[in-house]
Amino acid sequence: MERELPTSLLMFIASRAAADRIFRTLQDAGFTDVTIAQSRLAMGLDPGGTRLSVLADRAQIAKQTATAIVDKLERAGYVERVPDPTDGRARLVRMTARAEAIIPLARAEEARIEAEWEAHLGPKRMAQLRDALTSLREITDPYR
Amino acid sequence: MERELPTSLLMFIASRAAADRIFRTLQDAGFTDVTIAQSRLAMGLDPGGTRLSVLADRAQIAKQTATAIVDKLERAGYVERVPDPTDGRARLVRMTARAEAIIPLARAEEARIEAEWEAHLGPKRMAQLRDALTSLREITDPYR
DNA sequence: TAGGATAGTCCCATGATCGAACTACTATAG
DNA sequence: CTATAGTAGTTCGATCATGGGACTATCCTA
Repeated sequence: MERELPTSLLMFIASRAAADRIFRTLQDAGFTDVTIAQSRLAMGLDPGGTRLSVLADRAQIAKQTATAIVDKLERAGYVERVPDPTDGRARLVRMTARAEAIIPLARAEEARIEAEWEAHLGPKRMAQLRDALTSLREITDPYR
Repeated sequence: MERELPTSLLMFIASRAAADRIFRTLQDAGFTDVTIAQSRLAMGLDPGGTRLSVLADRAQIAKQTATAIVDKLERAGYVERVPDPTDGRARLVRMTARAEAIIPLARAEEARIEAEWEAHLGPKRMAQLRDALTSLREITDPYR
């Protein structure tokens, strides 16, 4: 018999499985130079570009770490840094075309995963799951 | 307005919040030398001791990584390596008393988190959440 | 306009991660 | 009962991730 696992660990197992699948999808599509931490930071990018400190906040990492990751993404041609016209100290991190080519791939795999989960749980339990998780976000998400 | 986040990301947010809290609890209790990766591996320990390769499988990391983490845990006095009587090649990684002192702390914080989540969601939605997550594990957990 | 706050970077130390190659031991085919 | 194939764990070496501390340039506010 299996012991009862904490709810948070159950979430970790599932979310990790999803992240791994998306990661492997990108690898298989030839984007072999992106890492999970890099994708995680890139997920925080807004269409018009985002400040590094905002990216760091969203990914919950230190500014120095964000700098290092953006460096690598920039060297690999996925993002570029442009001056922020509204603040001379700041720069905006923006996706390049190369990065934008990845988005649909990741979204498609994400959609496949959601579909598989819904097929496994049934539409009702899937809706309950999303509802509970969305509500939990109010007390667990440090950023909104 | 907030865009719809993928289910797996919602799980990531919540599970990360929980992991961070448990981690901080241990830090505050004076166990400042344990890292999250180390705790994650240690969570795979069985009472009687566990082989390194099993720990690696459970934490989903490579054997070499597990070796490195066990090295650090051993140096810090949290685990010890003893020969496996049933197989001359293998060794069992076992918790020391020092590590066992941590367990109740972590479990208590985990229980507090679960209680807060249940208070926020209500008992019914919490049960539905656990039910869905447990079921999902069947298709997302590579180890059972 | 001076002083404090903020954005980003650099240096540096440590941890995490894994491919490849290795040693010691086990298990199995003949 | 040996040869040999497989397994458990380790070591080496490289790269990424991470954050503390300190720094520069710029902004904001009293």
